[in-house]
Formats: sequence, C-alpha cells, structure tokens
Amino acid sequence: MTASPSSRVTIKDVAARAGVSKGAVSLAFNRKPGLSEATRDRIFAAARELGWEPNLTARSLSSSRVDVVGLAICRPARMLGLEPFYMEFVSGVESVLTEHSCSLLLRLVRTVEEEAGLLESWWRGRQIGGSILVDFRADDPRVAAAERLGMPVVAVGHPTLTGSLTSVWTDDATAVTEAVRYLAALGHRRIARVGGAAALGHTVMRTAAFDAAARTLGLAGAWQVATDYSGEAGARATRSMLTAAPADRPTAIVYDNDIMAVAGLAVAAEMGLGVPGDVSLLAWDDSQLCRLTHPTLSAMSHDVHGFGAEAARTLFGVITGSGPGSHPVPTPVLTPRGSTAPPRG
Amino acid sequence: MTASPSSRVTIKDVAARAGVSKGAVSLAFNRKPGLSEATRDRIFAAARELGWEPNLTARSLSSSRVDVVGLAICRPARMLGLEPFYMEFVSGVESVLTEHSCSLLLRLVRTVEEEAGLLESWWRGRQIGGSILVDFRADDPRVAAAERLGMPVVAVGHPTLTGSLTSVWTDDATAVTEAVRYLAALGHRRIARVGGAAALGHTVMRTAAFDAAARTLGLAGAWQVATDYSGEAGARATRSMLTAAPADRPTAIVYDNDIMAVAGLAVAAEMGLGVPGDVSLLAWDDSQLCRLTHPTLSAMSHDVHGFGAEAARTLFGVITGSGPGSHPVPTPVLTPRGSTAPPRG
DNA sequence: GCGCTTTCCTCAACCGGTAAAGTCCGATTC
DNA sequence: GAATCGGACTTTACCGGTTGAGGAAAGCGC
Repeated sequence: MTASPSSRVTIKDVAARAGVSKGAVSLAFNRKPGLSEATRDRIFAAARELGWEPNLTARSLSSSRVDVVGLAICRPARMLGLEPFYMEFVSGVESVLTEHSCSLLLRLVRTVEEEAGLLESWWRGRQIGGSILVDFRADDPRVAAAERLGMPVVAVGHPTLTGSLTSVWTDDATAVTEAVRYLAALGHRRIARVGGAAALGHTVMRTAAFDAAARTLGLAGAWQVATDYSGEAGARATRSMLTAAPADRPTAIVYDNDIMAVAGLAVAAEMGLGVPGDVSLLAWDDSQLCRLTHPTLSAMSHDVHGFGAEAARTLFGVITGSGPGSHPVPTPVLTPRGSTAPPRG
Repeated sequence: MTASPSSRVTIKDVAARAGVSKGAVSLAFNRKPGLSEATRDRIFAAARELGWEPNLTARSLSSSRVDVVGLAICRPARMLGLEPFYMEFVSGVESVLTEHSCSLLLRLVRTVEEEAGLLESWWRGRQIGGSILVDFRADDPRVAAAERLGMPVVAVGHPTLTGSLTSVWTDDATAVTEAVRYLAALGHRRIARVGGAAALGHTVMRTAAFDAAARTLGLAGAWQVATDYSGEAGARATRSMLTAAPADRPTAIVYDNDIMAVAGLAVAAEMGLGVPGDVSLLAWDDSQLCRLTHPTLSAMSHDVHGFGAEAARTLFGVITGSGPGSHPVPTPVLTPRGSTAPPRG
C-alpha cells in the first residue's frame, strides 16, 4: 500500500503560498485565536487554491487524538447480513460521528476473544480513540480488557453485564414482561419464547424475565428455547413448538428478533395454522420487515437508530472525560399489528 | 478526543529494553533482513514484556502507506438496514482485508456528491489507502473524482458505468435474460419486473435486458417499474400490478432484491392470490430470507460474500499497482424454489 | 521618550515511527 | 598485511502536522 496522492500538497506549501509559517496555517485550520482576520482568510484561500486538507495521520500523531472509533461485531457473517438491527444501529452511530467529523472503523470477528485482541491492537496501535462494544455476555473479557487498557468505551448492554464501563442499554426485562402481560391479557395461557443466543447477557436476562412474568401471571406452560438468532433456528424452534401435543402447544410465541418471527410465520403457514387465529406471533426490534409480511407482525418496537446515536454520543462523553455512567434508552414498547389476537375458542 | 493509552510505550522504550536502537526494532517488526536471530528474539521479547505494538499512525506518516480502505454506502439508512446484500458484501470485504491486517472505514452518506466529497477528504487527509465504490449511476461523479485524485479504487459495477476504473461486476443482463426465459419456459406470457432505483446503472441495464428478453421471446405484456428498493415500494408496485385488469395482470413478477419479493409475497397473500398458483414470484440476490418464507422464494442467486471478497482482492491489486482491469464474478444463477410454477390454466 | 501590554506571528522541538546512509568488525582475498 | 566485503547495527534525516516559547510591531499611559 504505497500508492500516494498525485498532489503531495502539505502544510508547508500552503504556508509558503499564503506567505506565513506552518504554525499560522495550523492555527487557522484549528480555529484557534491569535491570527488576524485577514491572515486567516489568506490562509484559507491558499489552501483552497492548492486543494489542501490537513493530513489526519500527521495530526493525530502530534496531537495524539484520533478521530476514529472502533466497532467490532461478533456474529457469524451469515446471521449478520439478515439482522436489520446492526445496520440500523450503525447508521445511528454514524449520524453522530459525522457531526464530529469522526469515522467508524468496522470489523466483523468470530469470537469475543478475537474481538478483545482486536480492540487491544487497535488501541495500542493508536488506530482508534475509543470503541463501542456490543453483545455482552456473562464475564465478558472485554470489560477487563477495556479497563486494563484505559481505553474509552461505551458498552451497549445492561449495567449488570458491563462492570464499571459506561453503558447504554434498554430495559429488556420490562419489555419482556410487557410482552407476556399483553399476550396473557389477550387470553393466552400457553406462551412460548424463541430466544436469541444463550451466551449473550441480554438473552439470559430476557429468559429470566420471561420466567418471572409467567410465574407471576400463573401461566403453566411457559416454554423457552435459545437459538442462534438465525431464521433457520427460529423456524426449527417454531416447528417443534407447534408440533407439540395440543395440550402443550403454545397459542402465542414471542421471538427475540424479527427474522425468527418471519420464519415462524412461514412455519405456521406451512403447517396450515392461521396467524393469529391458531397462534399469535410477536416479533422483537420491529424493523420494517414486520410490516412486510401477511399478516403484519406485532412487535416489541424500539428506535434502533436512536439507540446507536445515543451510544455514539455517550462514547464522546467518555472520551472527553465525563465519569462512568449508565444511560438507559427507552424501553421497547408493544406495537400490536396483525399477528396477535385472542386465542381461538 | 485526547484520551491516551495508560501505557505510553513507544519504540524507544522497546529499543532501550532490548539494548538496541529504534532502527533495529523497526527492522525486526517489519520482518526485514539485517538482524541476527538472537537480536530479533530479544526485541520481540522486549516488546512483548512492555506490551508494545507499533503506532500505526506514526508508521503510515513516515512510510506513507495506509492500511485502511474506505467504503461509503449511499442509500437511505432505512433501506440499508433491511438490505441483507450490504452486510454480506461487507463481510466478504472484511474477510480479505483481515488477511492483510487492513481495516475498513465505513460511512453511510446521503448523496453521491457527498460521497465524492468524502472520498476526496479521506484521500487528501491520508485516511485511506484506497476505496471500494458501489452503486454506480450514469455519469457517476466518483469516476472523475477517483481519476483526478489518483486514488486507487475498485468500482463495483459494470465496465460501461465505471469508465477507466478497475471494475468488479456481475453480468446482470444475462441473469435477467435467464430469469425471463425461465418464466417464459414455464409458460408465463405476462411477466413483470419490480426494479430497483432508476438512478442506478445496474437498474438501467437490467431494465434494458428485461425489455430485450421480452421482445426476443415475443412477450407482449412486459411491465416494469422502478422503486427505491424498499419493501414498501415493492409492496406498492406489486399491488398495482396485481390489481390490473385480468387480461393485463402479470402471472409472474421478478424483483430486484429479496426484500421486495418478500413484500410481494405478503401482498399476494393479502389479496387472496396463491403463490405460485395465481402468480409466480422471483427474488434477486438470494439471501437466507428467501428460505424463510412460505412458500420459499425462487431467486436469482449469487455469492455476495464472495463478491465482496473479490472486490477487496481486486482493490489490493490496484493498490499494488497492477494495471486497470475488469473482473467479472459469476453471473447469478436461477435457484427455483416454491414461488415459481407454470401459470394456472 | 520610555516602559508595558497586546496582538499577531515565527521558530524549533516534538509526536513515533521508517528508510537510507554510515559505522564497525571479523572474515576473505590477493 | 593491506584491501575488500558483507553482515549487523546505529545514525540521522525525514513524514506532516501541533504546540509552547519567544519576538517584533503597534498602542497606551505618563
């Protein structure tokens, strides 16, 4: 990688053209005081004429600030592509980064350990000024790594999972409870849940909340399984639930993402079961996908774009030295559509 | 952004600890000849003990090589999240970048002009060593920009769209022709197509190929519309096609992506039309989504991950100075599933 | 007219690496 | 025994900015 821009214009050329020193150009471009209006204008004019922009590499070397934040995502590529969550989250992150002329360094990794290593490498190599961490699991190695390195990070996950790191999170337990209460209020007694990856902290929390809610409401057949979030796993789980003996068969199923709910809908159709007549389905995240099916999918809905934006804002806070904190974003709310109704009979 | 790693270990510290000069450490870490085995080992040991990794910022400043490639994607955030194509493409790109210890700088932009400006800024600011350009349109400003800047880029798009830039592309015209011929062979005479964004070059090419194929096969009612790729637009287009007078109503519809095909499936269901009995649907790209519906969606299928990987490989070729070239990747092939069948009657 | 600020700008030392030229030294050659 | 050579490092000059310590000129009070 040694290709170089055709125009090797540097601050020196600009300085020469404007008839000032390098220092003056630097002052002008960093909007610092100590230059007359006239000189400043001359400098900008010279820069414009030469098509010069400060070399960010050199800048971050001398000022030791890096206008790049890292994001490593650890899920199989196959699942990532389908998960609308991430792209929306990333776009929210971007929207805030852009305001700060900051860029996003993205990497897809296979394991948390690999991710922890990557973060360390990025940080040690001064490639990033901070990082957003997602998909926390119990005893996540990244907590210790970030603390040890003193790297500014924002952890997207419940405070109980993210140790002393500043966190941004949704109250999934409350949302799960609301989902279950809603279905129970419709009259469902056998409610099942197709959860996400068991290793992920928020899956554990949702699972516990689901159990608790079912107990509270006196629902006997609260049946949950963990999956890998893929549509295929969602279909498989749904199939095994809907082929259970009639007395055990759930009349409502809650999914941990949209994809699995879509897959569940297909399974119901394939088995000749009506939705919501024979079984109600409730999705999670509520991407547009939920409005593209027939029937449309009821979902626990939240603003994923805003979630990403808040994570980025919080990261800037951490970088500029605000103390650790916990930043809840709005709890997902139930958005009823065509896939939920009282159980038949 | 002035936070700094707790450990301000530099090459100097490592050199001191190993009892050598900075230069020696540099030689060791760049695997260059001129050091004895013993010294090299001592240097690596010292680096390991101090937890040092070379500061990539400093390295790229002095060596003027940048191990980062840029990717700007220009589509509304809302659509991006749903489009499995991009994440899969990115994951393919990543898989190759990782082998070269190279990172991906990602940005979502709103317009091509904004993108062209961003690329220039990235390049001028030495943030990237090259870039992958996607979603070409006619007279795309990025072609001129890349040439003017002398920036290594690989253009993902048909050579007719990408000027003198090295390109990586799929033969969409042939794929469209295959799709139409397949549907015609099943007996369909009224075939429609729900296309992507009209501004995009490959939409134009697919549209032309569709027209040509229909003419060749003597199909009267070849009906096409352009959309913005969103599921909603796909649903709207499908609805208007399926509500046409019986004599005009298409018996088969080809979509330009998966999402719109899923939406089309829902529209058919909502209208009480059977798929594939009353209308056949054919998706494009063939993400896993196509296997999660009922019926499953027949699709023009290609290896998007491999497409991304090839783009990245080609970019490395450009960066290391290989001449311009044109790199076709395999043409999408028809993968029949449950959503296509001969027309009723 | 003299000292004292202020304002505006220059100078030179970094930041942490790379790379080309230079040094040292034991082995080989004639 | 002097000249040559190559291996193993070291030295030093950058890369392109930032930054803090000056310094010259203008303005001001007395």
